[in-house]
Amino acid sequence: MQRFLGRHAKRIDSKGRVSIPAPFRAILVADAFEGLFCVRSLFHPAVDAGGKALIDAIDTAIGGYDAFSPDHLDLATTLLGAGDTLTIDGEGRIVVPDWIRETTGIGDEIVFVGIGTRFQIWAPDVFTRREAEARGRALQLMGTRASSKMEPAP
Amino acid sequence: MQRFLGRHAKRIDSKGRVSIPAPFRAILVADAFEGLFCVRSLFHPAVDAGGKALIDAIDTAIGGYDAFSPDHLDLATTLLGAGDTLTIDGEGRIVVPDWIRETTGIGDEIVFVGIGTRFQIWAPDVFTRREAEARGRALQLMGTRASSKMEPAP
DNA sequence: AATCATCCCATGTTATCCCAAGGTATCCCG
DNA sequence: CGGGATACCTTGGGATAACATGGGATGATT
Repeated sequence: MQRFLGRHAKRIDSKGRVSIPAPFRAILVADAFEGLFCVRSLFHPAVDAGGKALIDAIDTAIGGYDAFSPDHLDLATTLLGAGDTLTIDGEGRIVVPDWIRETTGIGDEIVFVGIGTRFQIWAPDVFTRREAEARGRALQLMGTRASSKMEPAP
Repeated sequence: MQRFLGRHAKRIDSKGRVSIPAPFRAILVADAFEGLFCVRSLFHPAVDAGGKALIDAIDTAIGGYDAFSPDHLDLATTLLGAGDTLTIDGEGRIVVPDWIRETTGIGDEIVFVGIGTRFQIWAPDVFTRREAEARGRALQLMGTRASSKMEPAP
């Protein structure tokens, strides 16, 4: 299975459009999924986006509960109620809706970050801070004692 | 399969009419279901609405009980008997009946929230509070806690 | 007869589609 | 290894269609 990888910064035009990075787009069409599924990220001021794989993950999370149970409602409200399917135009662009601008703080610049089965959408400055935090936590999780003073050569 | 998702705020006109969001309408017609089935939501001051998929979900929820048992009667009375099928006019609008206004507190503004097989109808301010609650509970259900205090830039 | 609900038409706004062109990376060939 | 041509990616603007919304006319109901 193909994975979303890397980071891509783009500009949003005057009509609110931005092109999805070509590598990401290639994965979406391979999934045979029209459009781009987006949902507010659970832990950060960002948006999770993807295709069929992302929807399947949400279905799995929700499917374990009875349709009229409180737990089902909480999950569906958070994962589906805060979601959206954006249409992709002939040039591979989406229009960034207002709710994405509000939850992420995106103005006219945007960053796409691949995280494997899906990718995230961030405001550039917010992501810069997030990246530093993620790196610090990743180091802890990997159990590395930052062994040494290895620095790039000056 | 298509699902109801996303959040759509609309205004109710002086005659009590409001247009069903176009994405939701498209799903209803794909269902080959005329009209909009509505029923008071079980746990919240909201209304559950949908087409054939909603009725099927209710059937499934009820189906686990013997057809003549008291439990079955209670559920059927609450989920089917209390329901109302609203007619949709040529422009895709419904007329919001009084019982919906009374149970939800809706005045002249309304929010449609997609939750998969059905969608909910809320008064905007009530839903704002509900959404925060649902998100908190969803985070617990997903077994994690929000680590970061990062907020979008102003 | 009056009220309410449904249907029909009209309009402003928004979003979607379509066409066109500049820039950039890639590939091929010398 | 270097230069050039090609194809893809990205960006821009204008035309078109869909949507949401408002008001008026018709017919049923009480």
